[in-house]
Amino acid sequence: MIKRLITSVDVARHAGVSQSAVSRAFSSNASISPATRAKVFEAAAALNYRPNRIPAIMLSGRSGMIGVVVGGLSNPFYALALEHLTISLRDAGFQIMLVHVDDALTFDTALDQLASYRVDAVITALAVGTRETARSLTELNIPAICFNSRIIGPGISTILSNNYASGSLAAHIMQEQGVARPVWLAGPTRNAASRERRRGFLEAFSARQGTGKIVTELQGDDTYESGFTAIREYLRQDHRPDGLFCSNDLMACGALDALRDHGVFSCPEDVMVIGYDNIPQGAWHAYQLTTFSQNLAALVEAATEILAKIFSAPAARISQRRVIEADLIVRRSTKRTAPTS
Amino acid sequence: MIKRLITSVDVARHAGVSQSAVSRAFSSNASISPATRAKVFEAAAALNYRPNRIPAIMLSGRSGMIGVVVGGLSNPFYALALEHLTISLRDAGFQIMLVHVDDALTFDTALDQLASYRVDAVITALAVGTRETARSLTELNIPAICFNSRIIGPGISTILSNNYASGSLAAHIMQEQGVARPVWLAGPTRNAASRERRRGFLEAFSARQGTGKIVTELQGDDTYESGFTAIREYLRQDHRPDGLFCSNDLMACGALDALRDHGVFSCPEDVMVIGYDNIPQGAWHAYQLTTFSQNLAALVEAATEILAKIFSAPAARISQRRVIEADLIVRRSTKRTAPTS
DNA sequence: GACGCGTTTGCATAGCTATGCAAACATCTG
DNA sequence: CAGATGTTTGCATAGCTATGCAAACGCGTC
Repeated sequence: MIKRLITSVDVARHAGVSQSAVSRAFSSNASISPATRAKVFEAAAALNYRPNRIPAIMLSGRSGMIGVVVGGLSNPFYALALEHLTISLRDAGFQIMLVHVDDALTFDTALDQLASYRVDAVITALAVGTRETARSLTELNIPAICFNSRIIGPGISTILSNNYASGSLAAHIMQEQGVARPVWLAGPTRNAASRERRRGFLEAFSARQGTGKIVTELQGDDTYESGFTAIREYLRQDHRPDGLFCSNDLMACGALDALRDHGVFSCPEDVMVIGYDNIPQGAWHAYQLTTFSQNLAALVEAATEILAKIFSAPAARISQRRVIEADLIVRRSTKRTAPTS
Repeated sequence: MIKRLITSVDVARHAGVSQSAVSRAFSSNASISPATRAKVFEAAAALNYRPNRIPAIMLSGRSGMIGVVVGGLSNPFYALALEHLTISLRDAGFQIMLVHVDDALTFDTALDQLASYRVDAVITALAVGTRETARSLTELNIPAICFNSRIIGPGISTILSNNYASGSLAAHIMQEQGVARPVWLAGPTRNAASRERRRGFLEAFSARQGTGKIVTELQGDDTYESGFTAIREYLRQDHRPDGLFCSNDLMACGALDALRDHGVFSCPEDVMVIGYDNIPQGAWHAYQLTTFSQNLAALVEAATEILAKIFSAPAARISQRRVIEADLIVRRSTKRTAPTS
């Protein structure tokens, strides 16, 4: 704490070389003789010296840190996304400054904090993205990459999963299996990805069946509990859905449990269920949920590619847009054993 | 990027004041007149200036960053722990530098990286803690706090859940309900917390029943899959356990699914299951798992308290040790409806 | 207006490393 | 051995803000 940390000057003195030599010893492609480097390393080990990146930040203007803004790690999908991102950024040589945004901390404040530490870029993995968010990000003047959020602006790149197409595909699968009473279980309305999935699902149904409104829409908030109660209440009202598309897997798991608890229906015989995200829990034997896999490896790879482009470009405000196809993972929840006519 | 960022000097010039005035305007308890501050803020807004914390780090020796080392965010417990920690540290005014440790990145390398950014402290939330880990942390010379890891050393503090007591309690509950063929499903042997839970469980059983070995021990690795296969194989060998204590909830969920799939047994009528961690999935209707809740709020509060102590002490190497009691959460998986004699 | 006191402002500097440049050194060639 | 070429080393400095100190200022009192 108070006791001053060992500096390169201390090491230099101890090794009988100049401070520059110490600096060069720790930089990989610097002009320094093996002998000197050895002497420096020895002295460094003796003094327990650790290189200090802070001054280098000031000189180079690069901090090597990427600000990552997250919300809701209680959703396993986001937790896994963060894990992938952390590993990938680390392998690319970046450090991660993590900020959690919730009611107590506005997005703006989070960005201010990240900016004051001079992060080289900001990556947001938030379900919601408002117009305000976009404005803040643009003003920030730091390159930004947004996952699953339709934020557009100079210096802002976006990586999306193909939500609309997935919604359509879910509808087609249900139509093939003769689903007549489809239900859409929505996430929060602020969630742009959820809105797109809905649009794909609904439009595919009305295209086939005419303009009449066929799909019942229920409202959830992306949590397990909301999925459970939404479906429980719906069943209590003696509704008999035969196809359920949920905006995410957590709600789909809740829905499956509500179906099981209700007892009258069973999945997949009477009702098929499709989710979104491919969280590990969906693969658990109690659920065996058919779902769309957001290819995390691909999403994260796209992010690192954009980062590379950002840092190779001189001063341009890169603004890429990548769409990653989601893969359908078929499991038991859509394996109709006997068709209900 | 290349274009230089706005500095306090730029703002000073634009506002017609000195650079010191700009600095003081952004520091809350500094001697500056409201009028000057207003002028500075106006100029700062016009130029889109953001204060720069990097030089302050050099001057004060405090970075305001806490290094957080995690592994396995695929376990919801660790994901939630990280979320709590992130919020708590942020509220305490710290930034978080997140590092993920796995096979590709050794703990030592992670610590080196954190040290080079001069984090004020390191918090590890890893299941495993070896002697090597302890040595690295001690040599690091940065205050450290370890969750659920029996690492001891100067400057290293530990926050543990009372694993031994919980193991005992699990055994007592089973004994009260007349469990005769208890099974322990272990986590990885490197997991110290798992070893303690086992010890409590086994010792409580042998204390009551004499010295004979009553508890069957199965080996898992803290994942859902390992719990599932361990129990499936055990049942396939025609074993008939009536009490199962799992080292964590993920394995317990897997075990419950294996029981359900097998079909002969049912929980809780024939076999009771107890887990550890209280992950949200354990509360899902498909599982309704009785478990020990590691009070995350309390764990994290303890961490911030220790941090406060560390930073208030002048140069002492604080070495605290806190044990947080785990609360038993009783759910259906232990609600024996008809006693099996 | 002179004086005193509290407030505000600017000056100058510290904090630590990376790097351009020039000097010193090593190595090789004819 | 002179000279040329390549390598290694040290010097000096830049990078940006917070803060101690002294100067300047504002205000009230006699």
